[in-house]
Amino acid sequence: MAIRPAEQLIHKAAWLYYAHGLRQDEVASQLNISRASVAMYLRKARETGIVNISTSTQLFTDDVMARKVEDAFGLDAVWIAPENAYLADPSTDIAVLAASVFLELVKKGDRIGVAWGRTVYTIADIMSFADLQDVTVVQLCGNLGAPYSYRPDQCTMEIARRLNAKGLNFYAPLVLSTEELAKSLRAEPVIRDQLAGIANCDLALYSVGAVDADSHLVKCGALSPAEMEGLRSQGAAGVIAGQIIDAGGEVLDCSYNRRVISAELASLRAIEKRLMVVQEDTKFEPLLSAIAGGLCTHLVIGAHMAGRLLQYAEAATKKAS
Amino acid sequence: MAIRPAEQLIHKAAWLYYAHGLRQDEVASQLNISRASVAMYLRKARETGIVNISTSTQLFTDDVMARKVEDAFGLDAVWIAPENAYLADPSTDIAVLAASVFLELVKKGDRIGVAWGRTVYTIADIMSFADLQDVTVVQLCGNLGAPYSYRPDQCTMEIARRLNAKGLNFYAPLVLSTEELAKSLRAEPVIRDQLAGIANCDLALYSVGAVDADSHLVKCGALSPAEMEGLRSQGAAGVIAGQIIDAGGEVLDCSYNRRVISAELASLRAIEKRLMVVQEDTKFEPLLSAIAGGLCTHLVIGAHMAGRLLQYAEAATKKAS
DNA sequence: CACGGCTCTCGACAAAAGTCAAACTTGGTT
DNA sequence: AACCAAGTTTGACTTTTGTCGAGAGCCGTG
Repeated sequence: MAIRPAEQLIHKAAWLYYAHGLRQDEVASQLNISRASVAMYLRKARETGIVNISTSTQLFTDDVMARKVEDAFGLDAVWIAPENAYLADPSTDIAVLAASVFLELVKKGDRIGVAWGRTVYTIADIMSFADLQDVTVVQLCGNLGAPYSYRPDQCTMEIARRLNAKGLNFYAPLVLSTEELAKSLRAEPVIRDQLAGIANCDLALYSVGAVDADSHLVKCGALSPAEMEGLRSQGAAGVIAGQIIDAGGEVLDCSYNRRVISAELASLRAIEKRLMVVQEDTKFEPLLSAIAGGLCTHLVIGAHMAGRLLQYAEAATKKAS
Repeated sequence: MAIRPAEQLIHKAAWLYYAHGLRQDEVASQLNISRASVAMYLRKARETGIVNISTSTQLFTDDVMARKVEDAFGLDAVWIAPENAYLADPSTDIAVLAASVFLELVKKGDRIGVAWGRTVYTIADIMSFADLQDVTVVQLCGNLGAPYSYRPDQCTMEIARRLNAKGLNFYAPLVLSTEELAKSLRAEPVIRDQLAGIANCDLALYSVGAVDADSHLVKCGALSPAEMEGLRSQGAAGVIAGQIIDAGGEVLDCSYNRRVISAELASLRAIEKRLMVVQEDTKFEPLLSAIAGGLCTHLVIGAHMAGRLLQYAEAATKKAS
């Protein structure tokens, strides 16, 4: 047979099975191979995104609560994962939902900005494969040598791999020891171009971090617990793409932020669809800050978090009136 | 579209099964129903487009021949169904491919123009269900009381049903007995609006008809075999949305055309993506005319037809040089 | 309130799909 | 040429899924 018999065969088998609706044994006899091979080809077809199986996420936006959150915070779309109604682990449910929503939002030819964190990596990990043409996945912030598998570059590459897209990594550390060095590095053509390209993204995927000792920034050694505490008293409210933001969703004026190589918030806000996913209930204040700062247009959260947001919004309206 | 309790269950089952990857018995115990019910719900979910299973049509555009046809005729994209390599009935293969391509081209919020004919109805009939929001399917030409099931309004409605979209029918006959009456009818607000709306479509789906006694126009009594023959000698080369076109793909100047209520070719050309599907090998000349008239940007054909097109293109280039 | 007609649900069986170790290619290396 | 490693392919077996008729609930009607 020709150059790549495997890929051709996978495609043909998938076509006959999924598009024409033949049974596996019928496909097998058509292609003169055993049914076992057909089964294997079909698995590969699903794994490589030659066939796409997607379920509508309508149910989760049609929710009354989701509508209320949209209205209360002026968001474009909100998806709410019903907590403990379905599965043992609610955070998995949020990630599965987020992955589906993400795939629904991506279009051919898109440029996608991806941040990092446990949430983002979990999403990447459970996301099904797709065969999107001309998609580029860009890393939103510098790297951090984390002892975990959710380093910024890994998040980017894994998502790129799943989408069959091109991954554009950031070859710089997230945080440097002096402001001087950070400034010089940001001026480097390679880095400058990458930073400039972020505003051209069509879609961003990120979560928001909490300002506490459990933060990845602390765990990965970018900040000490004491420093974190200090930033907190200076008004730090959350972490976005490795940067500390205040309660209004603006970059906090501090030495740490000046030493960071990451996407400017203005660039992030220039991205049309900003998909934020929050799994942990403890991230309530960080999420509020991110929303206040206009860093999120599309939101995926759990039912409990949604309840807290609505409660907060109601209280705010009452106070105002 | 209020979600009924049954729909909720279908959605939940589909979500657990397809998104979370649980087995049917696991889903059953989660939802406290029998596995048999789960299986039934899942079938319904597939039938209503709550879950989408689509296979990439890449293979058919990646083909060398498809590329050549694209280049030779200046088309945006060409898909070629390999003939007799796969199944007994090659025309089914073309229709299955066309349906997949069509679903790949449709986007949320699109407005889609649909003509009529056996080809179009076959495509509608085998097309899988989808849950596209805010899609409108508009009928491109007036109606014809055909003794078959592929009347213009049926084609439109069936496709609308499959996509879960709104169907906009044409409440006028395709052809009238006098030019006067056709003119008055075209001026009617209802009709005028519909005709005007055609140019706003994002995607059109049609085939091209042959100018012979087998044509639907003859079979449905719009024209007699003798009239058809007469038109042929006047330069008729094909039929598009009920109108007769000449070899250059322009409307033929004849009484029949002046009595027809259908989309103006200029409106059709204003549609960004014009997907033409041709099953029969005998429609070679009609297809050439349609291409010449710029009525087709995306094309789905069989391998044999592709061969003839290339042969023709080569001959034309040789003659020119 | 009993009766058909209706849809929804379930259990049991049949059909189809998934899996795995072993046999077999294939392409490169000693 | 012989050998090895990586990757396919297969038959036999197990698990999962599809289907169908029976039964259960539900409602409007005579």
